[in-house]
Amino acid sequence: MSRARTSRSAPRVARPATVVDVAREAGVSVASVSRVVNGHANVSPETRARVEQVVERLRYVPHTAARSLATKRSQLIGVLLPDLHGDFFSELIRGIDAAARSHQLHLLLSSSHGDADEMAEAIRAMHGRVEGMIILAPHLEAARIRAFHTTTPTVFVNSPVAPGTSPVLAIDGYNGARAMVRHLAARHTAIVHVAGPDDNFDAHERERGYRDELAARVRGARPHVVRGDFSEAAGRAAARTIAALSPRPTAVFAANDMMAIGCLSGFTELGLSVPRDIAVTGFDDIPLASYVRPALTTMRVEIYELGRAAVARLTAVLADKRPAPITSLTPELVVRESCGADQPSPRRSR
Amino acid sequence: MSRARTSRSAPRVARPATVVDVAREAGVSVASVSRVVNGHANVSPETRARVEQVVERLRYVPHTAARSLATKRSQLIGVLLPDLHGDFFSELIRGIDAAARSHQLHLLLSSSHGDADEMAEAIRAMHGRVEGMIILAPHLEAARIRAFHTTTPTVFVNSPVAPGTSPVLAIDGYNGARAMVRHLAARHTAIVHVAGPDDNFDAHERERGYRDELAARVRGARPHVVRGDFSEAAGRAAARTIAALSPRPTAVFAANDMMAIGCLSGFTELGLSVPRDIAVTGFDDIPLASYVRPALTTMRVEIYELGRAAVARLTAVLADKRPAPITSLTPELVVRESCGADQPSPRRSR
DNA sequence: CTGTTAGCGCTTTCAG
DNA sequence: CTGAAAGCGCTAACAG
Repeated sequence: MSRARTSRSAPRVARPATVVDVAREAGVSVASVSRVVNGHANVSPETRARVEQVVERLRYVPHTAARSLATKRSQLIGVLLPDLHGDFFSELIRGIDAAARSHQLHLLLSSSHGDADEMAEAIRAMHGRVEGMIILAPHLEAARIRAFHTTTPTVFVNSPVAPGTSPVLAIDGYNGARAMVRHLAARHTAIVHVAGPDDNFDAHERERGYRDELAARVRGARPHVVRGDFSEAAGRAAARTIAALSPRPTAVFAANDMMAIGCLSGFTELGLSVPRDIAVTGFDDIPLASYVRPALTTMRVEIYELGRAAVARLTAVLADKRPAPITSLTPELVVRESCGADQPSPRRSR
Repeated sequence: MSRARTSRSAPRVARPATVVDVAREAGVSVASVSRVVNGHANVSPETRARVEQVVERLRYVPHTAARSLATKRSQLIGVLLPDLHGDFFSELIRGIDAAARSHQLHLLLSSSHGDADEMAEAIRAMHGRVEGMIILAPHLEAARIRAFHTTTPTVFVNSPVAPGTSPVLAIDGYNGARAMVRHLAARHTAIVHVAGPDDNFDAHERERGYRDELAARVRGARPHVVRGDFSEAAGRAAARTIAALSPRPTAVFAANDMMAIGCLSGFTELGLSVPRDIAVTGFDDIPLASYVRPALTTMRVEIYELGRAAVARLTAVLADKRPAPITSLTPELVVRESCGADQPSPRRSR
């Protein structure tokens, strides 16, 4: 700060070296430099050595943007998420990152807090910069988005996109929910569902599964749905609502783990014991699910795998091997303590 | 799929429209198109309208890579992390994303599993594509990395970089650890430290704080350090080691929350009660810390804020307002149940 | 207000 | 094996 600059006049902010600089210094053409840098075979050992040495000395690093302009390949994929909060998204990103890395791809990450305009903005920002995109747009209105991804290959994850339009990868929330209700129905008849936001794709699927299975399993059962927003606070609020019901239901199936966890604390605060007084189950199997007490019974979604699969699909699309347009991952029931079943599984191993 | 193509011969795989296409269709020059697209003032209403219409019709989206090549601005910042696993990193990314968004910047995310070569690779991949970088390189060997970031402005977060070299932002692990030891020393004299990996910057700082404060507080105290790797499993292992000690220590200060949580389960499995038999504390205050039972006493690091601050620094650097080269964020003691202190704070609110 | 043109840095035919 | 030159798509002087 107070120390005077040591140098004279030479621009210290050394402009990064370019192919031209290297070519000049090495006394060769830019073509040769390019060949060396990209490891092409047709270069004489001497030329190669000379260039490599200059590259080293000038600390030359290829300018990625220029390269991708010339080659039309950027080694970049765009990832567009509605949110970055919580275990679900970090696991997803982890899976995507792992798969991308193994394909030599880098990630352009963007979150648009559920806002369609921000999404459009992000998609524009990605155009001409990424080779393909992975989009998670669970908002039902997201179909509008189609207008933008005209040219960039895209795979949608858990998004309400018309099948056939783009490849879609989804968690089978419908059948997952049915499986959970089936499990609960073995001991309960009064099962209430804490649903996710009304405009959310996953929320819809899970609620639909709940309703259908309940109708199929419990004769004369009347579905009861408390609306939430996937947050812990919503779960706690739902717990209060449910506890006040009479007759009080004996089981709660929340549309995601965070709400289930909210229910857990809500009921506990109200003096109810889970699972003795009331059973609680969730959906997703986020890491936290096995840490809370009682440990949460839930539907396990292999989120990390979902991320990997998304990248796999995208690379398939990019390679023009048109993959099956739609695929579902089936979640798996994980029985822990919160549902009062006999066979609690061990703490989740990883 | 089975439906025949409607069009004749025109290539349906519509090559994305370019400025040239738009200019031709609108009967104007590319310059005008550029002006309209970038919202410059000096364009006649008619021209503007005509161009906008064609843009719409051709679904023209500017090619970002080309633009950034021409303007030397990419609206992109690179984020290089050692890992993507766990609450710490997702919170950090969230903070970075939020701040970046407010500066109209997008994120190029890369993780290199602590491997210096992967890091170098990632940095190369970012060159010429990002305007600046945020690097988290807690590995002590990471100093080597300096060789690469010559030209791209960078801010380091919690990294062992020689001060003065680049802006560095850090959590004050040293004083945080001292504060924690001070807290424990009020009731304990036999305090053991479960340290992080030997080659890790944060691990070093925290251990150093532990040693210094212990020496200062507890006369004749002998520091006892069990080495871990920041994972839950390491914490559990440490618990076994510690439980076998005689005399058994009465307090454990783990270098991060995950290890502390591992200790919790470890001690519990061994039939020890926390905090009655032994106190356990952590560091970071990850979201999970308030969910485990007993809730974890820890040093709160505002991770999200750390992310925001990193971006703020970077933008300052980019704007050439050279910011103070080094800054620390001081963590704050959060007393919960696991240390057996009198005043448990309420569950963390967010 | 509008068009022409010269690059940005790199890759890639195409000749030699 | 090597070099010259033509772009990739866009922006930004610089004339009109």
